[in-house]
Amino acid sequence: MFKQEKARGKSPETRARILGHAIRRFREKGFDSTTMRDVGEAAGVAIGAAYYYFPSKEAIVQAYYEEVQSEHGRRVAAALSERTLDLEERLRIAFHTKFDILAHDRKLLGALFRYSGDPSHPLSVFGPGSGPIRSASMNVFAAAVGDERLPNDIREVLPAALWAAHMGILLYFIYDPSPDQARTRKLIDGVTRLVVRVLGVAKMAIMKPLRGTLISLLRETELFPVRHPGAAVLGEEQS
Amino acid sequence: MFKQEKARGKSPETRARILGHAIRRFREKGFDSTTMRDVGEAAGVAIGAAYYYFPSKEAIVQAYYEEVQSEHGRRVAAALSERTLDLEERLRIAFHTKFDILAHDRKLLGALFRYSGDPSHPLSVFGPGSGPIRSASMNVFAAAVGDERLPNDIREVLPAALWAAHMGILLYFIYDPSPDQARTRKLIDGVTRLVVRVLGVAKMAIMKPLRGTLISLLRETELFPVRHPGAAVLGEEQS
DNA sequence: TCCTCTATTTGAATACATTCAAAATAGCGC
DNA sequence: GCGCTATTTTGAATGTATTCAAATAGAGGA
Repeated sequence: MFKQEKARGKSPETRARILGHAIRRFREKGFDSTTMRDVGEAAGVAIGAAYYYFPSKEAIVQAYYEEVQSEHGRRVAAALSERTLDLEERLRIAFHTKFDILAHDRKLLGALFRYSGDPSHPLSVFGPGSGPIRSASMNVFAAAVGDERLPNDIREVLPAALWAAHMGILLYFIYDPSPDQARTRKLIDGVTRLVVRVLGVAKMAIMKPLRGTLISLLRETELFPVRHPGAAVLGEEQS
Repeated sequence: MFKQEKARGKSPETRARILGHAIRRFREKGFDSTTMRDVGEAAGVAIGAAYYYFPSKEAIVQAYYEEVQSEHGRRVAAALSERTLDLEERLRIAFHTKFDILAHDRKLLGALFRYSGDPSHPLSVFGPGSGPIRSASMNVFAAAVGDERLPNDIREVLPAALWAAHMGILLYFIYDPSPDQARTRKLIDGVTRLVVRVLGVAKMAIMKPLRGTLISLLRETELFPVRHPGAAVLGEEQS
């Protein structure tokens, strides 16, 4: 249906085996110190096989990150459906679950940013190549916002803003030397509290003009989020 | 005086020649398509010489960026001393001059972000290795803020916040496909206008608590800027 | 069973960044 | 000029990601 070249035929088992062993190795020895030869050996295939399934070493980390993202979608959906929570709680869940999943993989994540400065690279975090995963992530945040009563303009940009905030927190997380990344957790709590309070202020009628300035700026610069509300949350891969 | 291992003896001319030819080649052929062999040939030295002066290919771009940064410092200082301007104008100058300097080097800049996800890499934009250049950049923004009447807490964080904003704009710039990056210019104008207006709101006494929350969050997460107000603006390299 | 076509797998070959031991050069005291 | 030391320059060697042409396996069809 969609021309996703990603989901080619290929053998899902072999792919999964390579992915699994590669990630294990990356965790143990670090991304750079693990060679593709290592990966191949660990998975019991030749180097070429790894390249048959993944276009590059970084693409393996990207694939792992896609799994993380789909797990994120599932967990947030589950948590939200469990009981009724206020906005701040929902946002805290959306942020914290992401980092629960990533808790032991800070070292891996660096590879995700390797091409962040290269718009044309398929693995560039901000480039078109990552559009689907970005949309999926924004949709998770949109789910967390739910039908909270908000001015329309705010509602429209909020998921993208939260996605951006979460990227910033991800970067902070990678650099966070505190035990168990406790500071990242504080940052999350602080950011959610601030977001909710700023929203409280921004909602007020007096703020309409300022909001208008912001929104029109976002439009002019095409930073206005191009989302795909219908798109799956990435990961419900059934037949 | 300072244990800057960077400024070793070495021959400044050769270094400059290598740097110059390398950057020219990067501009012409792109960073990735230019090999170190190319660079050596262009500068008329052996490969090894390039490595004698620069620890890696990316380090050459970093060196170029340091020159950009010092030029930025000079231009902003000059513009500010010329005549009295209001805050918004000063900020516009601080941002615009940076991108005036970088106008034709979008392609190069990608290399700067290559290690942004690796805290331990000496070239990581956010890591300790880039501390000096980051401080220099913040000092430029501090100069642009000047002695504008502002609450102390805001004054303290503002340069770092502006630096962060400028990094975001830099990323936008790299991805900006509009002719002459006109959109980046719009973004700059919009951001400065917003910053000034938000500062106007934030200054008000009612906002004190919200500001307090923000500042204490920044402190708890050690995001509170560690600046070096005394440090040079990088680039006044006299004897 | 054999043939054909496609999907997978192989590992040698390639290209490049980076390292390093050795050679050349430049100062400098005499 | 001469020897000595530190600086600079050299390019072959190394290690690794990635490519690719060829080999193999598997799935139908006869």
